Amino acid sequence: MPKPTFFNLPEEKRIRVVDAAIDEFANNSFQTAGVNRIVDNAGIAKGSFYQYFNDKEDVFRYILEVTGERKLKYLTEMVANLEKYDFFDLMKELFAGGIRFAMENPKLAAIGNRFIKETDPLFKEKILGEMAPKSNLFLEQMMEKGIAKGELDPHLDVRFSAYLLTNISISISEYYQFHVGDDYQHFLPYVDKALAMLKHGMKNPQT
Amino acid sequence: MPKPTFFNLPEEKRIRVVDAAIDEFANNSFQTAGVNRIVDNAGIAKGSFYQYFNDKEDVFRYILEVTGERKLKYLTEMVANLEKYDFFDLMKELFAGGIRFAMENPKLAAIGNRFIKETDPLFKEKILGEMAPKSNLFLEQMMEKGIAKGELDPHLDVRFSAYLLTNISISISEYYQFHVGDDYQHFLPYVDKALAMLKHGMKNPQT
Amino acid sequence: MPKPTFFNLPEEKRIRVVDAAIDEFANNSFQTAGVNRIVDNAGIAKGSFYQYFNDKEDVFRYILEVTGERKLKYLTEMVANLEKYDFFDLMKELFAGGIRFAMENPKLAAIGNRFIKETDPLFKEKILGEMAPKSNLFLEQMMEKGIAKGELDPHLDVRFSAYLLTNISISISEYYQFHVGDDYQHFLPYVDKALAMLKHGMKNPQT
Amino acid sequence: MPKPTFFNLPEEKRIRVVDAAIDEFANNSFQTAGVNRIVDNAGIAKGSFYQYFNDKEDVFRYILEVTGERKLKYLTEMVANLEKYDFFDLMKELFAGGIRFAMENPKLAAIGNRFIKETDPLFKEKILGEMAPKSNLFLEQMMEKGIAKGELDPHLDVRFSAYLLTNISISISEYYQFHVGDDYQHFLPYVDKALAMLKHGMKNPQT
DNA sequence: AATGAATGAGGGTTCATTCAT
DNA sequence: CATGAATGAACCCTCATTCAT
Repeated sequence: MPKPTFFNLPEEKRIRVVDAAIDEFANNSFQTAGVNRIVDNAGIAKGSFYQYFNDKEDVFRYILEVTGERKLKYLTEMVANLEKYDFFDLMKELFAGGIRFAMENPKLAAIGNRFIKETDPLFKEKILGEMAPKSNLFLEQMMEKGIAKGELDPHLDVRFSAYLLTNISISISEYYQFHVGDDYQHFLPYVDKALAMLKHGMKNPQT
Repeated sequence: MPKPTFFNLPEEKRIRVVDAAIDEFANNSFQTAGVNRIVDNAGIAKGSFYQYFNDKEDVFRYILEVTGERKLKYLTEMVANLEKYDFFDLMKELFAGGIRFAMENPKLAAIGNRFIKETDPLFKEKILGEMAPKSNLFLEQMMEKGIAKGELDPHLDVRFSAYLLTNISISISEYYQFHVGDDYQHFLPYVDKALAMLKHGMKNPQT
Repeated sequence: MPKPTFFNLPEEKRIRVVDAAIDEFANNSFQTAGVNRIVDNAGIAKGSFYQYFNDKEDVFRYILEVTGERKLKYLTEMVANLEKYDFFDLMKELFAGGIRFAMENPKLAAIGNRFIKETDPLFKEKILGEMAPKSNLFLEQMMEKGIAKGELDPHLDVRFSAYLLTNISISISEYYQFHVGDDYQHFLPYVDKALAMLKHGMKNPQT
Repeated sequence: MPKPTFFNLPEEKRIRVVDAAIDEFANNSFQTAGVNRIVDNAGIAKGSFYQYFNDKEDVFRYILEVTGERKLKYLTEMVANLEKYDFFDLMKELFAGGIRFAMENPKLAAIGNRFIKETDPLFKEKILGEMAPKSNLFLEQMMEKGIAKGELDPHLDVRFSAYLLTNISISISEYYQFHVGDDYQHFLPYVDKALAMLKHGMKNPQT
């Protein structure tokens, strides 16, 4: 947790620091990210950095938290009244929302996705600490509901499927980022395609 | 490309070097991998390393190549006569093969998967250089055939779907690695689940 | 010398500061002691510290002074009417008193002993400044009296012997601290042993 | 333990490094000693230092070892045939030898004495590791022999007395260093005084 | 008088790469 | 072709002190 000093900072400066950190972690893994670059870009003294944070891990965790909060806020505002949706519509909203979020916040998306894909489980656990990995839980609940409502195949393995959907969502969002570019409208069909595939399968319906 | 010196090495030594490098890149990202550990584990002198390779990038690229070749060989031997399979059976073989490969070659799998998930496109491009990303091409061809044979929905976006399938395959293989453990037999049902989902969709077939 | 500000402080706060400083210098050498820890434990602001003291040296000198005063007061109260004692009884009182003081004031004793053992003469001189090294003077006077009264060997080198006795006293007190533990009664025999050795020599009296 | 690299160094350079380290640790405690100053004075690159030693602790331990060995060699050569001496003559040789060693190797003596006086028992233990604290053991054995031969008072507490003698020896050697200066001849009487005190006691023999 | 953020030199350590032998 | 010592920039982090409020 950042030190109180950090939260007492004038907003303008605090934002400068946060932005510099986001920039750094968007372009680098935790290991290769550099405190030096952060302080240079934030325009603060090296010592000041350590008045705000305990260490590199501290900023990283904080930025990750900010990332998670912003994305969660973004998505929850989007799917305000969950009840209206059936599972696939919800999925579509979430996938599309994930992409739109990545489009509007490419750096945050990069940070989040990079961390989700992190392979070292010890590092992951150390960073996450108490931060709950909420996203999958939410998805699992949605799937349970979907099954209960008869929308989803009751034979689905919920845990496994939720895991897979999360990864698919990220894959889609990165496909967009690297292959399609900035045009969001142009990309929506891809979401539809992916969902159609997930919904109806890839099997030719004629047969 | 490794220097000629490397390929002139007595086989025993060359293998020692390759193994040490594989070990290192299996446990570390390119950035955090250390030349020191490689030379120590290979039992060669630091200077020798630079007689064989131009720099760290050079070994990494080479190891990546080796990884790709071995996996490709593994898979192609497995699905010797492609013609017999319909697309979903082929998919199943490939998914299961990917997992079995990861089980039998966990280090190579770790290296490959880590690199596929690499987010920095500049780094990726720099490393790949001329190395073609063959795997997706192969999948795309399979899908084209599947469509031609009427097995697959002709509305599928081939490029996009191939990309997605690759990612899904990796995700499954990693789910196996971290959640299920060493028992391959125990894991096959997950492959079936994933494929059923892709084949028939998640939609409840009753409705 | 602490600034006037320090002495104008409400007693409760001044004591908090002094205690925190004593704590820090009891557990650390001057060099490794940290102003941060002092202000934290005292519950004052970093800036306040520099309103009270010129620098780290300043607190240290002050704490050393306090230490000396308290020990001197302790010992002088103990040996209230010096005249009654012969030199060796006095010595015994002083040695035992030194140990009891160390037992009752382990932190102060640690600070004092550490400084006495300080090897850098420039540092020692810089710190001591005008503070006279009173303790040795007192001992020297006692020895002069002892010689005059015929209790001590007139061939003793007073300055040198006083120096040695001081060091021996500290050594004993530290032997107690690390080897014997908290039981003061249990330790008194060691004082007797040391004094017997100093009084009668180590030579076998039989010969 | 220094790395092999260090011992493979050309002698001239190795000595430069050792000398620079000795200089640094003679003038500073372990904590305040600086790797920077060592490498500057040795005229080597910062990185080279870490080719020779694992860390600061490593050099320190090594220098301490060198110190101990040299002093031991010095003393054992001096008291070649122990058997001839009675305990007090031996003591005299050892005290005088300690002083002469300190005179001829003031830096090594400073390092050794500083470490013996070190108060933090955890640090002491960490540094010493397997290095046995031989000196006291040797003294204790000498005292046992002295008692057996009837030279020493059989009531002496051997462990305690050995500890005390070691400290007294150091105290004397430091008294010499700071109060008497470089003239060894001029100082020998002090050794006699101290020993006479220890041998016959401080009590006036007339009474 | 009290505060606490700002500072920057310095701390120990790592590392890919070079180069003389 | 093998070797392993040499290098120095960069790494993360600490600290006594200053200064504006």
